[in-house]
Amino acid sequence: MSGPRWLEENQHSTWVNFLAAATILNRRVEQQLVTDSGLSARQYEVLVMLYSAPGGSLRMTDLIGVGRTTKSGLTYQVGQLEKVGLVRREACATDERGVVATLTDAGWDALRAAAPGHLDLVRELFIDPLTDEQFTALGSALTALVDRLQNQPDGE
Amino acid sequence: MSGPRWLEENQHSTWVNFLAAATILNRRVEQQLVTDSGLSARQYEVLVMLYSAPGGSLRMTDLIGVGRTTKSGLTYQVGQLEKVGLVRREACATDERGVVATLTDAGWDALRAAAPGHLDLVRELFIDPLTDEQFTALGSALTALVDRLQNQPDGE
DNA sequence: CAAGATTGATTTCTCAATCTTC
DNA sequence: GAAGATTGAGAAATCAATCTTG
Repeated sequence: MSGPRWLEENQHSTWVNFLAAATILNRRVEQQLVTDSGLSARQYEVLVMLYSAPGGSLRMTDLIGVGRTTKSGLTYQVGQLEKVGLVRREACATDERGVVATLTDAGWDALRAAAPGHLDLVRELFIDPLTDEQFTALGSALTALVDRLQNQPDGE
Repeated sequence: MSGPRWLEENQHSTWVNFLAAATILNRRVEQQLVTDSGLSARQYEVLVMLYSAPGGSLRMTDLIGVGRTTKSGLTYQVGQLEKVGLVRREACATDERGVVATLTDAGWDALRAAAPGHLDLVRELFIDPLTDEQFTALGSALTALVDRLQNQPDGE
């Protein structure tokens, strides 16, 4: 009569809370960005990555980053950004196969305009609710998780 | 010359890691479920909620739960589950407006078949990579976040 | 009129397939 | 043949609008 080996109660609630927190935070952040600056969260993330890169330029492959998006997802989003003039796409000089995305002046302006409201919300919903100890511990746990997820992409 | 007030370095990396961990975990879990049992993650969650409810039944409103899905998203997913016979929808006895979803025998079987592989993956990717201390701390941080997100749905 | 639930239009994500260059 | 990037088909999420009953 013993079905599957379910999770222990605290394991289950932690997992459920993780999924819930991630979903709700993603939704709230998305809403705020779209409403206040017309950018989606993914687009904002692309702009930030370009802003942080030397020369405001990055290969598509490098823009994929930490797993927030896939190759085709990125192609789509950069396409959207290019359509509204926030990003420029050019062939890569050293590798004819590659494409380099570059932040335009308008993209720079859009990022600068969007950042304050976005960062306020992140502080309000993600940073301020936690004590310093909680935040630090969360950081360490997330580092361990991301390491695991990146280094053993598949089963074992 | 001072642009927006950016996050501190550790705040930024924690936020980015949170988004990355959530996205990757969601994707990996989704893939495993779809491949091995033909269920999406959202569908699996619905089945678990029904399984945990007395009589295997829940009002649509109650099935929404902790913010993982919205009203119309749920309608869609329960529709899919009903189409393949894992869930049954009936009018609510006490409130003619309401709809009650019930786990069918086939739904029960599908959940029992899908659970072991799913739970193994959750253990592998979310529980085992963390020390007990990390996991406990993560749980406490997530509880604080979810409380915040649920109790102050909007600005203030 | 408010609450419960569904529908429709639009947007975005995912996956497999493709094309080009290394 | 493998890597970099795009495309197209299909699934699924969002929001506003609608319909029905309390």
